[in-house]
Amino acid sequence: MLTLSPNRGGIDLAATLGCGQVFQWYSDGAGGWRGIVDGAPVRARQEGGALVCDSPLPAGRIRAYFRLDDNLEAIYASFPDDAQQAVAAFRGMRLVQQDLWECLLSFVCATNANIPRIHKMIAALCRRYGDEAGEGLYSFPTAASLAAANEGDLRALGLGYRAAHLLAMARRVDGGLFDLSELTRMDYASAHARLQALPGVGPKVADCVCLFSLGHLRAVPVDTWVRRMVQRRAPGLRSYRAMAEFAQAWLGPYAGYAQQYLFHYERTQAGWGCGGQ
DNA sequence: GCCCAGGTCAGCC
DNA sequence: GGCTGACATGGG
Repeated sequence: MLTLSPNRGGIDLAATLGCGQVFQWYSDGAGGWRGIVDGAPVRARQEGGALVCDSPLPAGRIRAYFRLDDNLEAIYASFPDDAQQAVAAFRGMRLVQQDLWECLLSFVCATNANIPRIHKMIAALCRRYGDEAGEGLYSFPTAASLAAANEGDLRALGLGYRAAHLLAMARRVDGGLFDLSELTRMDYASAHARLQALPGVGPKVADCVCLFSLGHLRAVPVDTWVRRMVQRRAPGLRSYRAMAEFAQAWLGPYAGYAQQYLFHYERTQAGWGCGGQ
């Protein structure tokens, strides 16, 4: 059992795991969560300001996954005033640093789907192509296991048009035609551009991977929720690039962090205006 | 039934 | 470069 103390700002585990950045964690309804990191089962709960984990993984790996070394108080201080209401609602919510391959496929699945449906698609994918990891959990499928599938099987899981993208991506990665590891050595702009060479990956999915896996904390995925927030403040903007750049200027150096608070607040609190404008 | 969803793509201009 | 409609399917 590991007891981990976060850097300033504490942790809100329910918000962290339920805010739509990661899709394979399950709540027991009593504050406990179970999920998989690096293929290993993890049980997690918060006790006061600390994170308590039961897992075979070393503490350092858990700290990195939950970004426990981020100084949330310093990050909050960089946000504009109109993000503070969302901060107050989810103080302690942390971005996670999730596996690159899992993140990539998850957000390709997420295109034009709502969050409950994304959970279902990914659960089905893991059950069918992942490995049993104990406690009823299945690991995220490897590129090799997906590359051996066929499109009909994937469509049968309810993936729709996403099936072809996942299959093509798995075959390119498994066949060595696309090197995921090089992304981790790139700066934000290079990684964002390179990711879009993959089928089913446009600027929004690329930004999700940059933010939730590669740690580029100023990346702002402009989805339908973020677009509405941006256009409320800058009605003339149309292109993805323009809206993302506006959001980065508006939200500051940790724009991706701020974006996640606003996104979660907009979706769950039916908030309208977020304290500003 | 309807509209919408953490969009992307091909086919146009 | 920007705009439009198709894409599969389920949630609310």
